[in-house]
Amino acid sequence: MDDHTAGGGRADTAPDRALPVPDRLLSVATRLFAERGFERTSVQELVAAAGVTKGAMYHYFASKDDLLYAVYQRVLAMQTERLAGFAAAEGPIGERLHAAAADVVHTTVDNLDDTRIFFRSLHMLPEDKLAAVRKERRAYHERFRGMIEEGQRSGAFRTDVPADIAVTQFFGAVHHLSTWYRPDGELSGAAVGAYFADLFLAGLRPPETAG
Amino acid sequence: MDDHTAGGGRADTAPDRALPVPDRLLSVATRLFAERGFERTSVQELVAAAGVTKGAMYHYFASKDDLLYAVYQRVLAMQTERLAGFAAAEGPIGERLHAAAADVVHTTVDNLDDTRIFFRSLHMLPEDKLAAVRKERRAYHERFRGMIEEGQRSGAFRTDVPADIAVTQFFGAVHHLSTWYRPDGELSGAAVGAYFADLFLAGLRPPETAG
Amino acid sequence: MDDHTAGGGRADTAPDRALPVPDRLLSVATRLFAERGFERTSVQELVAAAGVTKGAMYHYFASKDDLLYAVYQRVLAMQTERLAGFAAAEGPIGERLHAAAADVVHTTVDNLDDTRIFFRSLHMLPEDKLAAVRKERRAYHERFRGMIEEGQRSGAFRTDVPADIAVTQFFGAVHHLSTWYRPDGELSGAAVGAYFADLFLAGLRPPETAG
Amino acid sequence: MDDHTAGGGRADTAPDRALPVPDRLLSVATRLFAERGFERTSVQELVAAAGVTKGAMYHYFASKDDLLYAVYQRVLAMQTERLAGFAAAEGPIGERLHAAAADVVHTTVDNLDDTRIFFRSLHMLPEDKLAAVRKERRAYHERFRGMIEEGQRSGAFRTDVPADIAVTQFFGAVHHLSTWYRPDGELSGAAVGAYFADLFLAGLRPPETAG
DNA sequence: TATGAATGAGTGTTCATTCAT
DNA sequence: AATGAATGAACACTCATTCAT
Repeated sequence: MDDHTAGGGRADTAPDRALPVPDRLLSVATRLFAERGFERTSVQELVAAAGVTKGAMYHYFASKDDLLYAVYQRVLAMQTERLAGFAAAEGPIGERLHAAAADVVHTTVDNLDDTRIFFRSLHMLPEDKLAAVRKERRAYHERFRGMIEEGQRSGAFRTDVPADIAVTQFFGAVHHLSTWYRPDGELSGAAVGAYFADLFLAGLRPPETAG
Repeated sequence: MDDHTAGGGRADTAPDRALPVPDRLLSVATRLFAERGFERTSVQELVAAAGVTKGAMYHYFASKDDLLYAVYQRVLAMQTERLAGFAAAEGPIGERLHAAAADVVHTTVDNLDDTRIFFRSLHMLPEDKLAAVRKERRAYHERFRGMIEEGQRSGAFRTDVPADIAVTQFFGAVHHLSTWYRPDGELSGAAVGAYFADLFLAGLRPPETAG
Repeated sequence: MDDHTAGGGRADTAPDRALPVPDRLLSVATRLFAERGFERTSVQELVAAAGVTKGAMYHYFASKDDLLYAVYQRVLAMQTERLAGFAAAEGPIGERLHAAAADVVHTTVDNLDDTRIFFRSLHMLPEDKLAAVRKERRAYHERFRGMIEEGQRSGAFRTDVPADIAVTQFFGAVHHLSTWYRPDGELSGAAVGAYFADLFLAGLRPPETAG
Repeated sequence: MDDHTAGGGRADTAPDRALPVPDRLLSVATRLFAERGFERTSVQELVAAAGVTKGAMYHYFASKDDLLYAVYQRVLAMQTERLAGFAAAEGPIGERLHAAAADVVHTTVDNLDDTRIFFRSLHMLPEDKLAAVRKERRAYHERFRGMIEEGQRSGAFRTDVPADIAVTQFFGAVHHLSTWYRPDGELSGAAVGAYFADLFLAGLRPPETAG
């Protein structure tokens, strides 16, 4: 009845009818949660936009929360996989960290919806799922921190600032991207990635290089 | 039904009964919105915790949204005022920016509730109020950017990264504080502020100082 | 705050500020009750439109119901007085009834707001006030019926239809005026009055005149 | 809270539990709206009297307004159908109009609740639904007017009063029935119908028949 | 005569979820 | 694998009225 397709714009991306029902739901949920927020999106709107019935949704997902959780898992898996690549690569740590940093910005910008949901709706997850997401997130950050510590041990990075702080600062900036970055603006994701990585790496240079 | 004994979370901080009703509501709202999120806080809980009736709340605030907006205005006013101080101070731009950066971290950490609400619930504001908040926020960022540009003109800061990007990156990290900083942890607000400012300023050093 | 003056049009008839407060309230109430209906008009809107405070209203009227009742009383008094004039006049009963019938249509059309309220909101009155209004209304109808009976006795009107039925039928049509008559239409109140009176009187002619 | 035992008014006519939910709601709504008025009937009372839950009601009707609208549609359909019969019948126009007029009175008296709601609560409908009802109502009146014009053309009825006015006057009286007719009084619906039709038709006789 | 803060019961409506089929 | 009628608790908000001043 109510066809709330309107709203934030975006080319009426009706999900591919050929896609399996769970994927269709996941993709529609990602879009709607990002556009309207998790709590402003009703299950009714969701299933209508996905072209399935409520019953079908509850067949695949235990709850609306569960759908949100599934969205998170998809994002986390993707990010973790990419980072693993940079961590395991060859080359000077400075270059590898720069590449990893630029890449996380780039892929974040390519999946702004996911990020938007991530930081806006994380607190809507039930305690247990929240813990699971946080755990995986922490693992991701630790991998990143490991690279910084590697550079600190090798003398490439400053040691007067804890690696933790640097990681936190950097990801804070990354997460914040979804609140200001506009895909139709003049800055490409790669450009922002380069700038961010430059600033980040420059911040990590040992202070004595300035003397 | 209207249960006037507060109920929930944090050292049962019943707001000072002597405080005027609007202030009481504002302070309770800040706490509850931060604890449970805006959407998860019902008007009923709110007024119960503040020890007033719904009618009283709607006498002073037009809606639940309006209460959220009032919380925002209070934060924005405070932040804007502090920044103005640093911008107008004397001394080398590098030192003034370092001080301003450290201060914004420090005061953010001292008002984590506000920040948490800010970035979690901004999207729940109605369009018009959202625009007003964004406008004021932008003015704040521009003032900060002005300091960076001043340093770029004087040669103190690198010019190969836009001031905009630097501002955005820094505030991204600041906003993110509310998701990880714990007041009862080992890092003081001042310490985090110092680290953040160090990293930030180091990131802004002209690249040639490295050569 | 909310200045609902808009709505049904009508030249923003702000009531004369020089008028005594009770009259101002009465006149504003008549307009708003007719425009939006009794229950859709809040006391807040009412006092705002009248330019007084709630306290002032409750000083003069015991309740919102009471205000409605006062509106009724004003109308009833006016109608009763006019009818008395026609009943007591000289001349053939047919002519006097025709004049009275045309007049009630005319004055109804001149006070459409009152009529609209009368039939739309009568059921919102509390039992006791409702009874009072009905009683006065009945007295009015009986006076009208008296004129018909006078004509029946004198042989001017048919006797095969009860006078009651004729009165009821006629006033039904009169009350209904407020649902279709438009002051800016092509029919004047006097014209409608003449037509209605013609039909009414013709209906009352003794059937044998047709033979 | 959700109290499934009905509560109030009239020989506790609990609606047939076997009836489908929408019909049950419609029938209960008709009764309650007529008894207490639309505004004075809360959705809570309504569903309690119908023995269903609020959720069930909102499953079938979009709003309380929508329920009122559904009541209207049912009445309008019934009336329109009956009138069509008389308009299409054989015989002198005077007799057919008399029969139609008597019948509309009779069926109105048989469905007083519907009529009461019709004229008391029409103004509570939202603009768009109001327009739909008015449109159908107008069509009904025009059909009736068509019969009068037919008689005017054939010389059976007077032509010095517009057919429109006659229709309006007659239906005004019909609508008014719900405010005074009592089913337990001494007048049967058929009797009132006959009287009304007599008066109405007599009023339409050409004036020269009086000479 | 008038104010306006405060009351508190009540309103229509929403919505995630269940379950017989 | 999927339907859709039904649930029931919760929600934001309204409003006539009171009362200390």
